[in-house]
Amino acid sequence: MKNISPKEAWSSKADCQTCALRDSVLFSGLGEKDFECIHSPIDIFLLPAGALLYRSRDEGRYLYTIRRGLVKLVQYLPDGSQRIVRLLKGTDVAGLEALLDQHYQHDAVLLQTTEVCRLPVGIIRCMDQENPALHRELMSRWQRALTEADAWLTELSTGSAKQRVARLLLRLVQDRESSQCELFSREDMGAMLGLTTETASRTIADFKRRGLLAQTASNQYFCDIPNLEVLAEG
Amino acid sequence: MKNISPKEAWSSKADCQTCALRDSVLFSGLGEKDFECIHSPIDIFLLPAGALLYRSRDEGRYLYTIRRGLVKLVQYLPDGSQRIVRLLKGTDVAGLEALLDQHYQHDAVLLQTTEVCRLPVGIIRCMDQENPALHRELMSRWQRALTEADAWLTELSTGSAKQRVARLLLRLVQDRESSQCELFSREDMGAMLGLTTETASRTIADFKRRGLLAQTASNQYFCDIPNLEVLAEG
DNA sequence: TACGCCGATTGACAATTCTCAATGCCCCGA
DNA sequence: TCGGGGCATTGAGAATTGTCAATCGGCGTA
Repeated sequence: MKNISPKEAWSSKADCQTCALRDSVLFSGLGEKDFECIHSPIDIFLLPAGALLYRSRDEGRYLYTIRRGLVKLVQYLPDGSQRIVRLLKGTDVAGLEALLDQHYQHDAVLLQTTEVCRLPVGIIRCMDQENPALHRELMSRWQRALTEADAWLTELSTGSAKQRVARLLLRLVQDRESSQCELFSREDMGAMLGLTTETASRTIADFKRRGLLAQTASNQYFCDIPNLEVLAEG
Repeated sequence: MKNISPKEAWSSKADCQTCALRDSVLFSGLGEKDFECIHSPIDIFLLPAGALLYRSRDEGRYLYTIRRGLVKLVQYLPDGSQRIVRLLKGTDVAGLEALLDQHYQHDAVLLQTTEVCRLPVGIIRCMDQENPALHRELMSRWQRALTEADAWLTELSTGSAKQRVARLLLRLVQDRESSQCELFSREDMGAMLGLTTETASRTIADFKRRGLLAQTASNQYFCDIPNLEVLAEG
């Protein structure tokens, strides 16, 4: 937890057994005795947008369960340019590589106010030794990350700028009740799509003019899904 | 195993306990009693370049250990264009998603003559229940695939065509004794780098003219690593 | 309220990449 | 030896995207 002054971050202790999210997160399949691995309380942090959850190459001591909010995983090229390789949202897990005694492979930066549980790797390893459900859950998390990475390669890194932006927008509104979504900064969009900030901006501005995107509130946009789909595939 | 006529493919039965590769593959940490999960012999296949190991959306019944050779994992976009998202080589594992009862997520196509062990998921699940070393090995495999996918996003899908091709070449010669490597078809290179076949061809031809690549034998090329590195980062 | 900062947008032009087409090259079978 | 067939290469022009710079607009602070 870096660059966060005490008055910006807020933390408390979690009781995993009574957690409201327990059924949708890592500990969903655990029984009472599995919780014996938890010798000290687990910290919950509430962090503001812009905060850094962990930094690339840092020693991986914790996994993080995202309770709510949005996190970007960023990698850098030698020339300093950055690429966002994945987004994590509520119920996702960040820092799985820590389980393998590895250093973190990305910068994990919050895009929104985000609440996380910080899980020491020792606890997860302890539980993992005894509990098949956790094994399965972990494998499932890894596979989910991999599926996501592959989708970014095929959908978000292939085709014209218009296609990529359209596919990104469609991803943002899918599995969501309405056709509303919140947009990222143009710089982040560029880093997700392998485009420059200017191209991302021009494309979004063009979509707005064509009515494919309509602003409904501060940074809230309505997406014309059918026409975006035509663009995405064309 | 599809599209392979008997006279092209060759198969035999494996004895995993005496396998020459055992220390570098999935079963490295297993003891004698773990092999009790193997009720019937495991098939080894020798398959020619172009063969299809499995197809996207097929039910995932097997994992494959690549003993030697090279496999591409391909995904398709609605418009029919293809993207290669990963390469697997000796000691890598293909089809991990089968462990989670999922369908395969890619076409797995052989780029070279390839020898594989075909492991029924039931066997792996059986062993996984009892053996912590296999758990760890599986997690490690997933993490390796994820690291690879992220690297493709950051290194091979970002920057100019010259940079991407240079980075691909550097990947091909790294962790290899000499600076020699075998090139892919221009179409495959394009599908790995998010470029058209023509752009891949032009870039490779340009590298040859500039002496960054020198043909030493049929499809064997010598890479001028230092200058490629300059190009890759520039 | 005025100022300054930061991000979004836009313009103009250069550079890159795509598209479509033609040509060259190599290997294999008739 | 002579034709294909498949892949690599090359050309020419269009389209897209990057680059560099200026402008705009909102928002918080002095």
